Amino acid sequence: MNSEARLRTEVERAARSLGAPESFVPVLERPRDTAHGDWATNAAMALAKPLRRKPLDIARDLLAAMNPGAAGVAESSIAGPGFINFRLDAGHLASTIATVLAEGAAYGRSNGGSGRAVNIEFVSANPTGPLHVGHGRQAALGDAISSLLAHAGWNVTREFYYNDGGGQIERLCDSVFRRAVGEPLAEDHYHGDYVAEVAAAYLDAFAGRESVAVDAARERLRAGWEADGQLRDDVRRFAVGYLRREQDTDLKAFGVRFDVYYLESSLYTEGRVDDTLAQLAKAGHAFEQDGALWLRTTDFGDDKDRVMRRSAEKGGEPTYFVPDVAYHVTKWQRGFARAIDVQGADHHSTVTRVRAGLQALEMGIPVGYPEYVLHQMVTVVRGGEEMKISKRAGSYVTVRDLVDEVGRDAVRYFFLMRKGESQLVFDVDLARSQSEENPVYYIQMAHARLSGIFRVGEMDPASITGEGLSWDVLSQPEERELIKALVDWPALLAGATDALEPHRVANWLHDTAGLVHLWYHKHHVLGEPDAIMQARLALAKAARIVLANGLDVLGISAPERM
RNA sequence: GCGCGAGUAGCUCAGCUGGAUAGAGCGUCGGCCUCCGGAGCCGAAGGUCGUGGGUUCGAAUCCCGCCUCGCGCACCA
Repeated sequence: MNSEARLRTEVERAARSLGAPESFVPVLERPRDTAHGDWATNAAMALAKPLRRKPLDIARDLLAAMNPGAAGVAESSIAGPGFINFRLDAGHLASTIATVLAEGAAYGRSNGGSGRAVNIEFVSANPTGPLHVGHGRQAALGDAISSLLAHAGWNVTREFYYNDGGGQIERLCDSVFRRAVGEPLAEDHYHGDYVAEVAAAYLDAFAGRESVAVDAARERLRAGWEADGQLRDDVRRFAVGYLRREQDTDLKAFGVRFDVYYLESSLYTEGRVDDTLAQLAKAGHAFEQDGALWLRTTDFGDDKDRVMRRSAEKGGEPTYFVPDVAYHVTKWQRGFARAIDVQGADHHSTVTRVRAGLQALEMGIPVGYPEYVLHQMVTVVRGGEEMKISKRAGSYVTVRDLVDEVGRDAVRYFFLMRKGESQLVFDVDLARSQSEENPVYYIQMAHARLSGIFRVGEMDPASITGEGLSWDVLSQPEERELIKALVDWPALLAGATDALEPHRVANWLHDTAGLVHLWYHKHHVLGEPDAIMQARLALAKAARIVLANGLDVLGISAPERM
C-alpha cells in the first residue's frame, strides 16, 4: 500500500468514528501551495452538512481520532475553512523510489483492461493523396491512446480503415489519366504535384510492361481509355497502391504502425453491406418513403432519419451509412469489447447515426459503442501567416512537410500537448527556430542529464537497486517535490487513460522535467557523502525511469545524450 | 435556424472532473556559467477566467440565458 492509500484509510477510519455515513469517501489532493504540505483533505468540510457541525470542529476531532504515524505523517494542521493538511516524513515519501526501481518500465502500468480486446481506429485516410496535418494530429492521438490502453492492460489493435472505391477514387483515376496524357485538369480533379508523379510512374510501368517507349505508352493509354475498362482498373489499382505505400512511408517516418488495414470494398465483396441492410430492414425501425428505404434513427436520438437504400431513380444503391454500420458490426463480431474511433470533428454528425444503426440491429451491442475521440482542426502558421499550400499536395500541408521540417519527436509532442477538443495552431517557426527552447527538448534534456550522472560517475544504472538505503536523507524541498511527481505518475496515467486524454501525460512530463532540472541545478549527486549520494542516485534513476515511461506512452524517444 | 466544440496573461494553451493567493511555454525586462550538460536556473511585469444570472461553506470548473469564433447539418463519401 502506498502512502496515499494509507493516509486515505486513516482519514476514512477517523471519519467513521465521528459518525460519517457509509457512503462517505474523503478526497485527498495535492495542495496547490507546497507550503501547505504533501496532501490535503476536505473531509471536515464535506462532513459539515451530514454531521451538522462546524467544519473546523470536525477537523479538530478528525485529527484527534487519527493515528498519524501509521500513515507516515510527520505534521498535520488545520487551515482555511477546514482543510486538513498533512506533511509526510521523508522516509515514507521517498520509499516510493524503491517501488519505481523494482518495477522499472512497468511502473505506472495497471490491469484494468485485463487482456480484453480494444480496437482503435485512426487516420483512416482515403488513398487519394498524401496525409495532411489533420491526419498527423490523428496519428499522434490514436497512437498515444493505443499506448495508454496498452499500459492499462488492454489488448490493443490499431486499425486503419479506408475507402478504396467510390467517387473520390474515380476522380483520382481520372486525374492521373489526364496528367499522364497531358490533358488539362478540371476543377474537381486532384491538383497536387504528386498526381504527376503517380502518372509518370504509371507510364513507366506501363511502357515497361508493353515493351514500348514512354511516348508510345502515352498514346496507347489515350487511345484505349474510353473503350478499355481493364485499362482504367489498371490505373486505379496502380494509383491506389502508389499512394497507400506513400502514406505508409510517411506514417512509418512518424513512428506509427497499424495492425489491421480494413478495406471498405471488402464489406461489399463479402456481402456484409447487403446482410446489414437486410437485417436493418427487418429489425423494426425501417420504413419506405419516396421510393427509398429509411432507418428511423430518430428512435435512437438522431435529429433526422437516414436513408439506407436510395430510390430507384437515384440508382437504388445503399448509402454510405450502411457500410459504416456494417463495418462497426465487424468490430463487435471480431470480439472487441471496446471500439474507439479517432476522427476529425467534421465527422461528428456520424456519431449518433452509427450508434443508432448498431442499436437498431438489436444484437446486444452496448449503447455507447463505438466511443469517439473527436479532435478539432489544425491550422499551420509560418511567418505569422496561415499556410494552406504545399507543393506536393497542392491545397494542404502534409505530415511529411512537418516531420521533415521540425522532426518526428517535436511534431508528436506538439500534436499531443493540447487537448483534442481544442483547435490547434501549429507554428512552424516556433517549433523549428526555437527548437532549443522547445518543450520536447526540455523533457528529453532532463532525461539525458539524469543519464549523464551515471555516465560521468562511470556507474551502471543497473547496479542501483535502492536496497539498504536510508531514504530520510532525501529531505530537500526540491527532492520532495520531485518524489511526489513520481508518486503521482500511476494515478495520472490512469486518469489520462480513463479520459482518453494523452495531453495530460504531455503536460505532466513537462512539469516533472522542470522539477528534475531544478533539483539537478540545486543539488549534486556525485561526490556527496556516500549515504546521500546513494540515495540521490536512486532518485535520479527513478526519475529517469518515469520520464522514459511517460515519453514511451507518447511515442517520443528518451535519449541518453543529446 | 439546429447540433457539436471552443472562448483563461501580448501569443499558443494547461487547470487533476467543485477547493486555499488561477498556472506553463513563447515573447518583454533584469540577474546566474572554476561545480554530475547554461538545450539549464532565479526574479519582474502581464488576468473583470467572453458576458449576465443561478446552485453552495466554496465556481474557470456544475445549471440557464446571451455574445463571438470553428466545424457539421444530402437519396456525396
